[in-house]
Amino acid sequence: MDQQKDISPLYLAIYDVVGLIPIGRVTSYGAIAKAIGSPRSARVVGYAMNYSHKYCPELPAHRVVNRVGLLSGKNHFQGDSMQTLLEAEGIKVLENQIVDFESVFWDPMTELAD
DNA sequence: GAGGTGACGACCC
DNA sequence: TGGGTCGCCACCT
Repeated sequence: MDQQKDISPLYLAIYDVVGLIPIGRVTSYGAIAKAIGSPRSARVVGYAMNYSHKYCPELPAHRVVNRVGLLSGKNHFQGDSMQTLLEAEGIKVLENQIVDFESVFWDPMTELAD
């Protein structure tokens, strides 16, 4: 929104993709990085998620996990845990890891290309 | 202005 | 097949 004017275009692209993640689905940092044209910038995507708490607190960052479906950023969440938010959307989480990850995985490139 | 850090990913041994 | 190491890109101190 208006507060996003100070964010770099790269971050806006990341937030845009994250905002497109449908409820009950998740994606990975690498998938987002690839979707924005920087497949090697997966770490930047993770950093953008941490930054999103300040610019886009409503951003569904909890739907973004690492390549293996592990809640890498769970420790960075405040208040409700990442797992609680995911389970509220019907996503099963066990030991900080998404159950049946490939079934709930959402590929942004597939949606954007389609 | 330079160095270190980080919610990752892929490659090498 | 599994574990360990290096690389990337942007922000913070």
